[in-house]
Amino acid sequence: MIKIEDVAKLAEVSSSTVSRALTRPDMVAPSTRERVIRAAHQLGYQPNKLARGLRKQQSHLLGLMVTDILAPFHATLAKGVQDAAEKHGYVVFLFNTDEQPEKEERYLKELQSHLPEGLLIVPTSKTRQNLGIVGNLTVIELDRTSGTPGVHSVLVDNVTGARGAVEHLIKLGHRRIGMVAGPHSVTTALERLEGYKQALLSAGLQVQEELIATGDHKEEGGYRATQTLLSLPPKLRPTALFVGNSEMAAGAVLAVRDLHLNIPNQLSLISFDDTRWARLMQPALSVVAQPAYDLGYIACETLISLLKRDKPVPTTTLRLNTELIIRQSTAPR
Amino acid sequence: MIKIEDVAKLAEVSSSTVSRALTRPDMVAPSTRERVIRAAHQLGYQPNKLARGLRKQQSHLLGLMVTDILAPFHATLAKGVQDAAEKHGYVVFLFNTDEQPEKEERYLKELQSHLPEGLLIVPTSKTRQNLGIVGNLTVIELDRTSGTPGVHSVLVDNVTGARGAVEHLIKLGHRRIGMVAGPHSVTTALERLEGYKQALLSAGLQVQEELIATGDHKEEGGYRATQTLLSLPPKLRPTALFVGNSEMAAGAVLAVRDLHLNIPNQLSLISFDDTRWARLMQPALSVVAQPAYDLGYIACETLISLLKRDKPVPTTTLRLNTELIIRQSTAPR
DNA sequence: GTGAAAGCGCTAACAA
DNA sequence: TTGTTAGCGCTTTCAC
Repeated sequence: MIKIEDVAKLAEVSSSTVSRALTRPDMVAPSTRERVIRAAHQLGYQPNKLARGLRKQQSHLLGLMVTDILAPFHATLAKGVQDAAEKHGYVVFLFNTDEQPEKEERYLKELQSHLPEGLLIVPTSKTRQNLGIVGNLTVIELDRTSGTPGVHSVLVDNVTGARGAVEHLIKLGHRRIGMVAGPHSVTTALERLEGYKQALLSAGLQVQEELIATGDHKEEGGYRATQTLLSLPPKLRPTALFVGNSEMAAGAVLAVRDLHLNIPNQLSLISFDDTRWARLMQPALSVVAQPAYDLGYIACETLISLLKRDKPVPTTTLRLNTELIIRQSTAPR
Repeated sequence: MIKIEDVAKLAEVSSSTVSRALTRPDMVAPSTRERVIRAAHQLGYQPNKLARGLRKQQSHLLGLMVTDILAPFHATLAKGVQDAAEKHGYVVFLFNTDEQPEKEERYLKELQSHLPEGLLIVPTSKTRQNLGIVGNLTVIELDRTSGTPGVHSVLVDNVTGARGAVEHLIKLGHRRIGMVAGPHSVTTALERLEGYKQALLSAGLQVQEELIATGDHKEEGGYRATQTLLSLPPKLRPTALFVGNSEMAAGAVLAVRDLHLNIPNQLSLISFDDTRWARLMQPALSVVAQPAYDLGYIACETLISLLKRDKPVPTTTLRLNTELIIRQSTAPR
């Protein structure tokens, strides 16, 4: 690897001049500057970021932890983060916690040892404890919150989104509306449940606990929860289902199929989170779409702007709006 | 951040002893070792990887470049890479080239400046040139090849996989079998096309150029290519379609729908690369499934084992087998 | 078995 | 405007 001294020799200046010419061009005479730049280019010089980071005590590195990189929502979000980071010359370390606090802990330690300047994280159930590892690093939570004080967050307006979905069902004439909810440990699941309840109550409908089944945000859990709800006696069985996320929606679709119910004639189905298959399946699934890319992009921009301030900024929470996309899986009662 | 000297003070030894105790335990007396370890633990010491990397001239860092992190195939592959890397104490920088050689170039420079020990890359069209940037870094190409000499690769047996898919169609009685092929610039596309041709020829069928349409490996391209093939006069129109990847398959499904053709009665459809929606759509799509996770995992293991040798190893190419999954989108003619 | 000292490549005082 | 020097935190000779 070619280093600053090699450039210095070729340009016939000292290494500090090279450093200056390359990083603070206005501190060096135009003629020398050009000579240095030419030399650097000629040698294909790439600054050693390890050395630079060690010296400046900053790495231009951001950490990103998601809970499931295989889910399109997270993959898209990660892309948003990376695009924003790149725009500002940051590089991002991507980790996949798989919802496992132990992995999160391990990865936070790993990340910490690379002197990151900031962290974007989709919290797990133990994030609040784990964040101790990274000291007073600037942290932004994405999608969900861990309740850690002093941590900024960029979220989706889950309550309003869920509420919109359920109001849509109510408008179609449905009265027994079931919900396949996510785990109580996840704030998004709670908020979506809250939106569901709000919609019912403000339409003068009762919240019936037997119409709410809890899954694990995975396909399998969605399948089981849906089966539970749909095996209620015909009179009590929901005529419409609101599913808390897309993974569970996949399970729900399979469960409905196994029960030989027709969507949307015998059952209306709507889910939180859009995916390609929701659009491709027949009938195409109505959904509450989340701005996944924007979420990542904006969160990253926010983080970087936070890093540029010298004073600590009061904790902020940003909520992005969802979009109700009505396709063919929801129909009048 | 707590450093080695702090630990040294607490353990009442020199910083070199701490370093040794932590990284080469057998070089210090058991009693001191324990004292040091206890002190390190007590202070929550995390080694500074920048300093370590600078000193040892190695970073325990691997680069991974994929062309589309949003595609499930790439996301899964990335997960395989990360899992394998983690097992060996490596950390991976993930970049998304979006098939753009300029991004690839930029990211390679960025990566290079962090002193990576190895690179896993899904090549773009200019990878052969771009690899110059990383000098004699150990490189493994994934999924496709760039033809760069001295570069190892872990690939999928595309020819056999494609051949199996088309033979399946032939066995069902199809004679006019179309192919929606990928761009000629991508080796996987070429190989799948080759498999298609082999299957036809060895069944005594002719390869008809008008039954081959080329897309861009994206949904839109798949849609158009499919439309082209299906708008042939009825007598010439294919009765079955083999699609080169899952993105284009999504487009194909939409095109078939827009033409109001019934799958599989009027048209059999099979595609390379499995996805969740292929499984969920109705009729479920028959596919050639790729071992994406294993591909990443094995490639990363291979890379790491390569790094452990001191002598250069002759270039290796590994081909993983695909699996033909027959669902409901293919039926007898 | 342990410590002192040098140095990885870079940047930032401080001098000139 | 430019060069000299010190030092970021770590590992590794080289002594003892």
